[in-house]
Amino acid sequence: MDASQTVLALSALAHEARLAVFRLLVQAGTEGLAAGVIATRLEIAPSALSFHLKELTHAGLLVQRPDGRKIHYSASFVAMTELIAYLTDNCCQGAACELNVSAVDCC
Amino acid sequence: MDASQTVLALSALAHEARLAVFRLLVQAGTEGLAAGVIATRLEIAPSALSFHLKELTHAGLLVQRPDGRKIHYSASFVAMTELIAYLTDNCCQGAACELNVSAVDCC
DNA sequence: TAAATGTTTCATCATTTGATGAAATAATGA
DNA sequence: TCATTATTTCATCAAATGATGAAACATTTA
Repeated sequence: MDASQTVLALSALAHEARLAVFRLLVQAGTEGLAAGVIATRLEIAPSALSFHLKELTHAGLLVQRPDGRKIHYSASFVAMTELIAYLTDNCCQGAACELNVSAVDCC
Repeated sequence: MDASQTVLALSALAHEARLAVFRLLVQAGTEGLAAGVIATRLEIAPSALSFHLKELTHAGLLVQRPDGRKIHYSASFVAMTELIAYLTDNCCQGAACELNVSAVDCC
């Protein structure tokens, strides 16, 4: 994960609706949810949601999976972990620091 | 940490210069660095840096400490930890998930 | 007190971002 | 095939963001 990729991911998350979508999908786990389900749960207009899903996907935070005429989206736990690792990289130059990034590994 | 506070923090970090400042300060530890030192290290114009430091501070990610005519900035490790916790909250609904947010506790 | 140093504020301007609703696209089922 | 469902694309417009350099402000040193 480099700086510009991280900025892309942070920009994607730095929006109320997109943050809600991401968190919903983090909680939904690897199965993910169809776009329509996300739209209903979060009360977001379809075109707006599509725009936000594209942003998050483009940033590498979500992955798509076709399912009939539905499209399932799920959180990329690898991207989430890498983002956290980039933010906390070499914290305090490793000195007297209990940060344990390697423990952040999900599903 | 609520949604709008998190969006504020993510927005603050979602900029190449500010992300570099934050990471530099995360690595610098609790001592922090004077604004001028940050400007020199990252080659950012003073007025631009001041703007970015204000953004990060307003978002709660940095704390200021006056030191003569200098101002030292340091990363808020509490804010960093809370941000990560918010992003990873209830990951996979806790099922079969090795995520250990409580381990993210620095300095 | 005057000069130097460190940082912030301000005004201007260009660019990016996001909401909206209508229309288009794609896949399924009658 | 035709209608229905699920999602995306598009055009328009308003608002937010960020770069820049000059000026202002505050603190220390001579």
